[in-house]
Amino acid sequence: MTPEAATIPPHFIQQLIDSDLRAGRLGTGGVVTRFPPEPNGYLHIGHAKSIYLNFGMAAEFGGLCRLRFDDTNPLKEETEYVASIESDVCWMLGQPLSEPPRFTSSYFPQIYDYAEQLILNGKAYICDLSNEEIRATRGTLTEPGQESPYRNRDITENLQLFRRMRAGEFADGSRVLRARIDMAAGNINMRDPILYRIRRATHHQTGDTWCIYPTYDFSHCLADAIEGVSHSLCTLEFEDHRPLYDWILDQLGIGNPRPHQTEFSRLSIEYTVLSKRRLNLLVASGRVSGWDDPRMPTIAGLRRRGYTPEALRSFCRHIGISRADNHVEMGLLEHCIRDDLDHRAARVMAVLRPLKVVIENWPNQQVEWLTAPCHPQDPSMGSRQLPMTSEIWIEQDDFRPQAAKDFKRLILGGEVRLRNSYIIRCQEAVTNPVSGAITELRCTYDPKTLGTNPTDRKVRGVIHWVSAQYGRTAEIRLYDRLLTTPGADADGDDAFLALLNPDSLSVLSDCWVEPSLVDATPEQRFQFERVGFFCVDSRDSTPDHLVFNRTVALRDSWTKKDSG
RNA sequence: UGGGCCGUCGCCAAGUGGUAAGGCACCGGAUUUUGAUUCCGGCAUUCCCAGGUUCGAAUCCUGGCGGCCCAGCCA
Repeated sequence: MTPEAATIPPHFIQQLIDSDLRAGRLGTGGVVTRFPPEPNGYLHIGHAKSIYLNFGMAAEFGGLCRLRFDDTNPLKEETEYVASIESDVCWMLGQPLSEPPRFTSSYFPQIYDYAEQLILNGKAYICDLSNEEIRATRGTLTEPGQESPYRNRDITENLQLFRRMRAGEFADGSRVLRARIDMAAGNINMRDPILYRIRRATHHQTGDTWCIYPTYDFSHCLADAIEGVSHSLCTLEFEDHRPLYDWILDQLGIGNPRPHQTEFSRLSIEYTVLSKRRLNLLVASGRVSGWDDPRMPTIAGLRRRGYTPEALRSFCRHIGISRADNHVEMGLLEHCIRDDLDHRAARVMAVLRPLKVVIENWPNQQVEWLTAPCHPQDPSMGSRQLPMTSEIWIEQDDFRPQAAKDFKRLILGGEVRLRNSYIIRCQEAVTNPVSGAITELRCTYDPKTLGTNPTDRKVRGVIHWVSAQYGRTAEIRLYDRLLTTPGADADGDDAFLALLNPDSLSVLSDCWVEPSLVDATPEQRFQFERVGFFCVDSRDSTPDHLVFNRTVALRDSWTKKDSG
């Protein structure tokens, strides 16, 4: 954990682990946690919360946390996802895994043996009901279910049938192994839940070794037990599964110390969606360019957007761990990345929407190389050279023909400071005679104002600029929220897709950046002064065609004032 | 009128019977060649509501109200 963690009061899980440790309830293995994703999609920031918690608890209490792929459903899983998950976990943690990842599938032999043991104990039976029949006899939220006619098969028959299931003698879906618990239980998970199903699918890890696969409920608690997990941390929707988790371990005689499940609330963030199924829909429908589209709340997307692992960890620290709804505003995530990047991003200048400025009293063709610091508060970051020339680009928004309330940028007849350069005065605005649009500004500069302010007058504004002769063109991509509504509540896929913000991406292809940026490398992050934090796109940027992604805009107290 | 969980500032979140931490957001004001950063200051007489217990309650009890999860051979 970071030093500042000490200043944050411990959350309920830290308190729990601490008391388990003090009471000597953990056995020789100490604190063991696991992060157990299913490799059926990319990790998102909700997973980041879980990664930070699980690995964080192990680190804080001198224990161990493993990455374990919960790969019990070969129909939905792919090796592409196991690769992306491992890479995202390491990136976010900022270090390699302490040991290779594990797979629930590697425990299939033991899990199978446990199933036979359950059958032998009379606690599980083979049910021949169809999928539909099982659903129909499960009961409803308010009515109990009905017992399966196969519930009282004798142990020998159950064992034989189960072995034949494994041997591939029965068709997919024709039989299942069910726990024998209580069809009248208020908790539907306890109404003879399915433990094993027949599924002839090639598994990404075990190939065609198995044609029966254990369900989540049966395998998760056993994998935890096999690995010596002490604290099985998961989100609140699994709370109803805890009685089953404990029941299975009880029936199999797995005594203390043994794993205990503890739930915390899952993360949700306004104006985005944190459901693997829906993120998958966005990718599959082509609404985004991929799992790592910078608009995606995936770890890969945030990374490509320019987020740092440190910012993600800081965010996880800030949102806390509790059992109440963890519905967080975007503003907190943005705060975390600004806070981190402010310290480490080199400052440069870039003009997103250019307006030509001709400095009439600047010696034509002459260039003056000015020195500018890379970070105003951190001299150790060094400096770079800026070419000042007779023609420069400034931001369209930084000029208005007439003075307006509180507007402290350039106006006709007024003066403004060019960042890291001289003060200029606007003499004339050239307009297109047909459209009336301003096409160019004619200005003069004051040669006595480099590095010092005039004493006879006050110039309030400072604007950024790029030399027209030496600047480089660039494509800059601006991102906005993915959804138009704070929540992603929608009944069907179409309703959900209708919530998408049509302006979540805007591409500016006519931008100018200062020449020092030619050497920028993929993922390198900068602050474009007065604009925001940007990074070099890792996929599309080339030395001949620079592409920058806006990670986050700078805080802006002007736009609000101006429009309000 | 099935089971489980949760309700403390706009958002997150401490608090575990002794008189409401902190972060984000927001609002001032100072510094500033980024309308950024930084810095100072403000921001819950009140803890979903109503009763009760107590010298004392966000914390205990009772009863309401509101929200979330569960009827995949998904995880």
